[in-house]
Amino acid sequence: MFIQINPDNGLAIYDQVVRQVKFGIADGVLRKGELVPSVREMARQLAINPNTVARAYRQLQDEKLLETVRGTGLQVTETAPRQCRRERRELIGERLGSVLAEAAQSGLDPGELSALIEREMSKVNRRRKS
Amino acid sequence: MFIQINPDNGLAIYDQVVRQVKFGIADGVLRKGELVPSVREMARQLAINPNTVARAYRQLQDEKLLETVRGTGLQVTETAPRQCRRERRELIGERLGSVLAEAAQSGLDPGELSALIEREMSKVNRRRKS
Amino acid sequence: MFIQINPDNGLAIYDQVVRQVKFGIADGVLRKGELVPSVREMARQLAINPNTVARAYRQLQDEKLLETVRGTGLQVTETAPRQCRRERRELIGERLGSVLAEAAQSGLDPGELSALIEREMSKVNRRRKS
Amino acid sequence: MFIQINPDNGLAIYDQVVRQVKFGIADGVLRKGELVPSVREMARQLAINPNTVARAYRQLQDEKLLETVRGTGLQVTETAPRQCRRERRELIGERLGSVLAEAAQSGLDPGELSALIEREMSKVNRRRKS
DNA sequence: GTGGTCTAGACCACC
DNA sequence: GTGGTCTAGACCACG
Repeated sequence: MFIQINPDNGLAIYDQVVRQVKFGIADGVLRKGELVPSVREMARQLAINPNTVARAYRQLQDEKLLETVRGTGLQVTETAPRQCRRERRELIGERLGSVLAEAAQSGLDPGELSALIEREMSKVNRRRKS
Repeated sequence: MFIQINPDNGLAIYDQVVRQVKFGIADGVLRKGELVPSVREMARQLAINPNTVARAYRQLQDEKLLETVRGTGLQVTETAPRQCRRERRELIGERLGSVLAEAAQSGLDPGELSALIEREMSKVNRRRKS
Repeated sequence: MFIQINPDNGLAIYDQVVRQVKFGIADGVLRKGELVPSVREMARQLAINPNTVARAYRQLQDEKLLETVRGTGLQVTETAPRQCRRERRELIGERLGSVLAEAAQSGLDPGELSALIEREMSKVNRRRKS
Repeated sequence: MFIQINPDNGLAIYDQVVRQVKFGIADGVLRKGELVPSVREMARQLAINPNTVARAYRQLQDEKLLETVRGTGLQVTETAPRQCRRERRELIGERLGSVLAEAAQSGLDPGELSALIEREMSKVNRRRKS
């Protein structure tokens, strides 16, 4: 499964699902025309409530990134990949900007901030390899 | 006023106040023994409800960063500055780590991520100078 | 309901709720993993405002005695019972010490004090049986 | 000075002053016709605000335990000693009852409660001798 | 004036 | 249904 839920990162669970489905599409893990996992299957795998998954899927439909295939499931739309690649930068850029703004406003000096960024980057990379 | 509330950054308002008071102490804007702005004054300046400020201040008291001076106000404790400087790195590091983890997990390639960081940093710096 | 609010005993209502939930856990009325009554239910039964209950529960969470189960309620943590049994003695010992100190300082003679203790003990026991 | 303020015993400061003046009268430290310390003097000695002392004295006047002597100060009334001896038992009895009720309600077993009482009594006595 | 507490009632996210 | 947050407005104790 390409999605990981982190209950402590401040984002609502349904929003994490939305974002990560978008990321999956942007990344090519989910291709246009492909079916996303069913609400029940996704809920089971993430150990969250099916309603929460349903809500995320509903929002993705509203944004024309998923569409129903009668009696079969939800598939990635034709136009989704391009849109998701564009959105990925925006979504991450926004969060990044918000955090960096807080860091700057906190009086943390730029050198210390750079050190922090590097440290957290290497943490992430280490986790990634394993 | 050294505090700015941003209703859209996902953090609860009371939590933003908590964090920014900590940052103010870490940064030396608030020195030990100094009184923080009164609940009512802070609420007026931030245009939020006094109860929300009171809640933030209560939490800061629970963490022994503020203490009441009866009938006078709340003052920064003796030990607060050291603790706040330590915490500042942790608080920002956590949020940073969470965002970078999402970025990595999204499949965004490292070069593009670096570009994003630089872009957002320069945005923040521009805002800072003005 | 295992909780009784007494508006005239000098303790804030939220604090009475905190203490009595701790006592309930110490006493085994609330076991680890069990859900405490919902905020609204508790408020209804004690005829107090839900916010007051919420505040008490929040404090119990801060002390790691309760933890949220999303969308379900608050449950007693694994470690709560041991901690609550320890705290029970402390909480009562403190109040007892404070009253006895006042009694001693008042010049009441020890014999009269003993008589008072016995009288109040028997009052309590009588109330208890009924 | 026969009065000691304890900011942490849950009672308001003015109430502690009221109670302890009553205890002083009950105990004979203050005799009928004698002048109590002036508001300013008392405030200085207890390191509290004169308004707080004034408030306590006002309440004692309302209860006919103190009366003004024009241009001189406040003196203990004729009837105060008898009344204060009676009240002393009530005031202490009430607090004692409230604590014991809480102890009983907490599920603490009677043996453990007795042990606690004894421990706190001996603490008080030790402090008293020194 | 200060903080502390409580009530009433609202909206949100999640199950 | 659940808890979490926020607003509005009140009263009290204290300086």
